[in-house]
Order: sequence, then C-alpha cells, then structure tokens
Amino acid sequence: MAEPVVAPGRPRGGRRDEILATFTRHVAERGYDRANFGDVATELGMSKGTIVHHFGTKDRMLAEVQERYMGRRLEEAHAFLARLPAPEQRLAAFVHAGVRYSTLEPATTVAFQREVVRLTHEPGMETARAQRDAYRDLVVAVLREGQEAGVFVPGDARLRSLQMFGSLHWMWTWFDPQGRLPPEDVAAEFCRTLLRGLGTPDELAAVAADPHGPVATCVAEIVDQRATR
Amino acid sequence: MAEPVVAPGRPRGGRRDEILATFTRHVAERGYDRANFGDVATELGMSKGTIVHHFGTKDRMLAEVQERYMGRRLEEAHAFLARLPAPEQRLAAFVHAGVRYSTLEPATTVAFQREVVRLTHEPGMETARAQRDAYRDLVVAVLREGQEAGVFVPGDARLRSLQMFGSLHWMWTWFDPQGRLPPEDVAAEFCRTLLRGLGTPDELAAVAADPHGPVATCVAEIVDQRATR
DNA sequence: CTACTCTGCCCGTACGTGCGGTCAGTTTTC
DNA sequence: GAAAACTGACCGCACGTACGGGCAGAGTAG
Repeated sequence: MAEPVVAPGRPRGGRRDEILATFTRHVAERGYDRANFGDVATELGMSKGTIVHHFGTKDRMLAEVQERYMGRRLEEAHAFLARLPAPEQRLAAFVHAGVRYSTLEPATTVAFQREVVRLTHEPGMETARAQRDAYRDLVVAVLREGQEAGVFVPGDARLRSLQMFGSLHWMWTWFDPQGRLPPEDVAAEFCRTLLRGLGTPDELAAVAADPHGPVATCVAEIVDQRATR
Repeated sequence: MAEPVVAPGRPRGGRRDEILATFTRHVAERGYDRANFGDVATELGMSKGTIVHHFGTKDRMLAEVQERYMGRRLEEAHAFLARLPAPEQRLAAFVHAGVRYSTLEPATTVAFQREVVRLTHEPGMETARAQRDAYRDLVVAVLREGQEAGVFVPGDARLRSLQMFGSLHWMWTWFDPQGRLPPEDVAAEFCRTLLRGLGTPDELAAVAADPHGPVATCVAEIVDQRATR
C-alpha cells in the first residue's frame, strides 16, 4: 500500500537510491520491458523482495525515475532562465543543458528518453507527464518571446519546440558519452543550426552557441552544481 | 469473421502479408516487447502455430518488417534524387518524404521508428542496419554536396544529418495522422527551419519547402505510387 | 476417371521459462 | 520493543515456440 515514506531519522535513501540507480541503468541499457527485478537484485547482492519492499511495483519505480529526472531539469531550467534574459540565449541554454545531461548523467537521460512515451498514456505517470508538459511549455514560451522580440522569424512555436526536442531526445540512439565527439561540439552545432534556422542574427547566435560563451558557461555551472550535490 | 477474402488468383503472400501487417500495427501501438503472437493470431482468427509456421521466430518477423520498410524508403530516395538535382531540393525531399510516410503508412513508420535501436546491436538485423546506414549516407552526401556548392554553410554534415533525423524520427511520439495538424504543414515548417539553419538563401528554401512546390509534388508522386501498387 | 502421393498451409496443444508480485519470518536500527 | 530493512521460497501467468497431425489441391500413374 502506501510507500515507505523514506524513514525517520535515517540517512536519505541509503540502499534505496542505489536500487533506483541500478534499475535506471538497466532501463537505459535494455529498455523498461527487458529490465527486471532479478537482475538488479543480483547485481546489488540483495533479494528481489527488498526491491519490492522499497518500491512496490515496477511501474512506480519507473515513475519515480521519470519524476526525479524531470524535477531536476525543471529546477535547472528555472535557474538559467532567471539568469539569461534574451530569448536566443534562453533557447540556446535549453540545447546546451540537454546535451550536457547526456554526458553528466547518461543512464538517467537515456532511461528517460527511451521511455518518455509511457508518460503520455500510462496511468500512474500523471506527475511526470505534468512536469514534462511544463518543461515543454517553457520552451514554447521562449520561442514566442523571441518572435515578439523580433529575434525569431514568425512561425509555429509548438511545432518548432517539437523539432528541437526531437533532435535532443533522439541523441540516445547515437551519442556515446565515452566517444571521441565532445558534447560541447554537438551542442554548439545544434545551437547554430537551430538559431540560424529561426532567423536569429549571426552575431547573437554565435555568442549563444559558443561552447565557452556566457550561455554555455551559465548552464554548466547550474547543471554541474545540482548533479554533484 | 469472413474478412480474410484473399481473393482468387493468389495474391502475393496471402495470409502471410496479413500477419505481417497486423504484427506491425501491434508493434506500432505497444512496442515490440509487448506485441505477441497470441493477440495477432486471435485478431486474425488463426492459430499461433500458423504465425510460427510462416516466420519462425519473433525476431525474424521484426527484421522482415524493418527490411521491407527500409527497402521501400531506399527505392523512393533513389527515385527522387534522380529527379531533383539541387542539394536544397534533395534535402527538402527527404523531409517531405519522412513526414509523408507518417500519414501514408503510419503503422509501419511508427513500428520502424520505435524499434530502430534494435538494428544497431541485435543479431539478425544486419541487412536492415546496412539499409539504414545507406539511407543516412545518402543524406550526408547531400549535405556535403550542398556545402561544396555553397548553398549550405560549412559544418559537420554527419551531425546535421543526426539533428535532422532526430526531428523526423521523434514524430511518432507526438504526431497524430488523424489529427487536425496537416502533415504538409509539419514538413513545410521543418524544411524552412532546417534549410534556413543551413544557410540556404530564402528564395531557394521557400520553393523547396512549399507544400505545393515542385519538391513536395515530386515526392508525393513517388511515394504514393509505391504505396498503392 | 480413379486412386494415390506429395506438399504447403494451417491448427491445437503442451512445454519450458522468465518474471512480477506475495508472504511469513528474521535481522537490523533507533 | 517497534518499525523498518531484508530474505528466500513460492505462486500464477503470459509468452515463445516445438511438435504432431489435418486438410485441400496439384501432380501422376493405372
């Protein structure tokens, strides 16, 4: 029934976080359907029952992964939006952040991206879905701001947000965090093409896309800080 | 119950194609892991054994779905590349075609896009993977041509192809073929943003993106013809 | 024409396995 | 000592697929 509620006077999570992390990695590697309690338990040297004890059902475990992920991303987004005023900088920040997450927390990111679809229709995913929608709305708002400010060409903001999210969410199928291709290069190239595509003047776009520019730096500070705390 | 029909004169495949189509739809709706022989058999009013008789294993059935899909896409691609000389037209054609397929054969397209990842590592998928790589190489080649012709700004062609494929392959998560949003609008918006992002002069981009322009028309003819034969 | 055989679909069942989840009980922690 | 953490045995079920056989039509011999 009602889940463990953390525990009183207990160091945050303990074994629980460990389980969630391992489960997340398995989801990232094999997908939700092929990830199973047995393998996770074996890898952590514990019993299947322990996992059930902590999370109840597999569905709930996935829901928690998604909610934590989206929770962090929303916090970050609000943080860099507060620091970056210009629409083209804000949009670039979303791209830099999206790419950075792929290397900083590859497992969580891939797990999320593989299984996003589930939060559209699956029951028990309402919270995560609401978070996802809120995140997307932030991007749409930025796109509209940009159009009103004349820094983006007029067009369908929602469609553009989907075009952008597609590029980022698809990364899990080809991007290798251990590979030769630096994530900053990916972010920079994506930013350049996207901003130019939206009609942003070259000078502004160049600054926003620059891997060592103010936007990328700002995002890096925020994201890295949250990840290591 | 009497739906099989099949008709005299022996249509190619007979029941076999029917099985494959139903299986494809199930994969599109639930994903490969949750699609199963039992449901397909029940829906077609046949036994599970029949499916096994025709395809052997589930893996092989998926492989055949992917191979057929990529086979058709490759044929189409070669067809419109032969008719369209300019790089910006060729690139736009890939976008128009990608979107058009989502409405013309939604099940096959979604099934493919959901399960593309499998053809990277899964054994038995070598053929489909080779086809996929060939298709991607066609796009990369067009991007390079465009740079040499000065119609695209210099940059990483492979990265750009991935950015573009991301937008298209992600469509299955949000695009509804039955919905209000016309696919031509999606294609046009994607083309505009992409081509502008690559630095294509506005006049050329406008023609290539136009849903009633020569590129979209050419693609429509080729794709529709193949689908209905 | 008849009878026989061969062959490609197709059926129904049964089996093995993997997995999510239960439960009763033990150990650990505060 | 109460609550939480953990265990290991167990259940039920869903699913892939192996298997043995049925049936209808085509080819063939008499």
